[in-house]
Amino acid sequence: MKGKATSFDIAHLAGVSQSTVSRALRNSPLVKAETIEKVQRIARELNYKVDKHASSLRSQQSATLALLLFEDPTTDDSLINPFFLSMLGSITRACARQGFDLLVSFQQLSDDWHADYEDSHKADGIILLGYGDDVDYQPKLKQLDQQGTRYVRWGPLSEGRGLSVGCDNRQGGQDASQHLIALGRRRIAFIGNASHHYPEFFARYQGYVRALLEAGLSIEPALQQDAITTEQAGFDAVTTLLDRGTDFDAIFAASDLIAVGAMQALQARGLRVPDDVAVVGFDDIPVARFASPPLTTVRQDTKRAGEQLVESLVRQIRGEPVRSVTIPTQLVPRKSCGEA
Amino acid sequence: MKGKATSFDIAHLAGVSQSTVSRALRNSPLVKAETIEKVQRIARELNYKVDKHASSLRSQQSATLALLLFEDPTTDDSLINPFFLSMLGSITRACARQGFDLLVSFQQLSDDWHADYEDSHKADGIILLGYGDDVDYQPKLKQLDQQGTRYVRWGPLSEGRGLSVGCDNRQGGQDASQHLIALGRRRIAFIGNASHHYPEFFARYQGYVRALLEAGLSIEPALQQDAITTEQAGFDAVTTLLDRGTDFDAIFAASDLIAVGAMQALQARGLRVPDDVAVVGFDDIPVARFASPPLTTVRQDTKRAGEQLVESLVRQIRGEPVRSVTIPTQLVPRKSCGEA
DNA sequence: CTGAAAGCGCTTACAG
DNA sequence: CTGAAAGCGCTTACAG
Repeated sequence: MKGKATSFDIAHLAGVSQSTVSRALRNSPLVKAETIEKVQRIARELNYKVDKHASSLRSQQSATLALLLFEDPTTDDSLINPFFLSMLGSITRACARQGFDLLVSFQQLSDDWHADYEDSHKADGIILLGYGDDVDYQPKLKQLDQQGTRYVRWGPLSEGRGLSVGCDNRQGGQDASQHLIALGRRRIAFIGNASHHYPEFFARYQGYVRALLEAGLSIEPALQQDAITTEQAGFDAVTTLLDRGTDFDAIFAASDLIAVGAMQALQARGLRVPDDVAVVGFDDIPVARFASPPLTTVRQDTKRAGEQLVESLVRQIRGEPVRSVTIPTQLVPRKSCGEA
Repeated sequence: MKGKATSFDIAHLAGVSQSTVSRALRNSPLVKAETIEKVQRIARELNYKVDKHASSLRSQQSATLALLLFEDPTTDDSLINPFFLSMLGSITRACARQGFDLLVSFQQLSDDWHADYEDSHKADGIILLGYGDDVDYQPKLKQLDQQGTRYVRWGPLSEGRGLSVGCDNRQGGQDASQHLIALGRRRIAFIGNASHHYPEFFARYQGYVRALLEAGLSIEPALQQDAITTEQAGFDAVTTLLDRGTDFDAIFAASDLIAVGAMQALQARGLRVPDDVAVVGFDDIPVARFASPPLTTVRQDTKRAGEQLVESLVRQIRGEPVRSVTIPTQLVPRKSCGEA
């Protein structure tokens, strides 16, 4: 047998038609059980695999999802938020389980990624995962909607924009802040962008605001300092706060990366965590547990999130009813707030 | 126009044949410049994209690479060594630059991944990236070789086994150990598996041995403690060493994950890093810089490595001459050894 | 339960 | 420089 075997080769060997081979390989109930068995045995012997392109071309579906990861600004060529990376594992596994392949691509938010994958039939649908200015993001989503592209996005609900899967950021932010308050902290800084440009961070900030107000504390603008989600930004933000002479006894960082950078900045200035300043992060990335001190944080369940993203997209592709989903978060107390 | 536009639609609008459209879209020198221009303009207007499956089926190449990531034993469903993840970024970018799509899949080393992607024409070649027992790995590689599958593997040269790209682990291990010796450390523990089951770790160990012997130090078996590449394994290994009463003033950990876990274990026992025990890791994963104290380590250039993996595989696919590549490492001194 | 036939949307010899 | 035609390897009505 030269070259790869085809369904015709199997048909010949099995003494049936190629149509029957095609049906048998997909366990069609139309085919007699013993025919299925014979065909599949021969296929196995020939190490035959259905040609992906031929079957996709004919059936007009590729059994492939595309994952678009983007991050703007990208601090470094290869630095991707570990939070997204940890979702990647869960997404690939969920895809495999559903019988889909996964195409992965990293992009700048600023790139022209909004077409291509579905138009060229490379993928049946797109998973969008990333961090960047929502004001730049929305027009791209709008274009996807207009094109009728099937996609699901990690992030908060966004009115009039397709399907999303996201965490309850507001509740998570409130839990984190209440935790600090319960431990007796009163001057709690929020490190992270708090505007509609970064809706997830903004929701966490809103949770923070709500917790403080409920505890009878006032909201001081001086205690909020912008930072994108990198260690460097966290380091810089805390340094700025300290240079400015702002007084605080706790930090709620909008992400673990920020928190890790923040702890570094505190320790570089000789401040002790948690004795002088307690720190809470958000995400529970793998580093959090091994930071020094181990970081109290708000866990986003990446396993469940990845599975949900894939499931929502696949259901959408199949034409089944779908709706956006919000996943609860969970506070994980560690030593950075003083727990044992 | 209902449904997606095809090359026939463009042909009709441009007043040329479909063959000419196909050529024009790929900038064939056979086609008159103005025809190319007209065809491409119309294609753009229609938001036309070449159907990936049709073109792949006809041309018998998919312009897609498959990345197989595996890790055994997998400690956690979603925990993947950040070192591999950071290569992922570089690999996707290199693929895009070369005009290839990238299919990503996570597998257990124990899974049956050794076929499928190329057989079903999903990918033109495979990039293998992972960590696991080499004794389990080799038979799979052998099978790939026998099938004539085009692949490239991250790791050391392996006689009679296809193409590889890897770091100079022995030299890296030697550099790390010499660094500790130069700082006056004399009782240096090696944490990591040091057998042919884990050739990369073993090469690092050999570098360690060489450095010690060159410095006139003896190799004490009690100073070597097995660990796979997880924080937990590093933590456990150091705990074992301490429980056993082994005396040491430095640790060379076979990976950063091990090193981070090791530092945790030391600090949990009240030992100071670097005062009591200096620590060097391997990889320079993002965490290393933000560990406490920041971790001295041997950097593997993941950007270059990813690019090289893609380039080697693409050249192999194109039938160009290729050979395995070894990339140099670089010592990155940080505070875990006492540097400023 | 099975087969003959059409056709998915391209690329690429072949002919001019 | 361009066109008519074949064919990549499947899936799926259609007919029996």
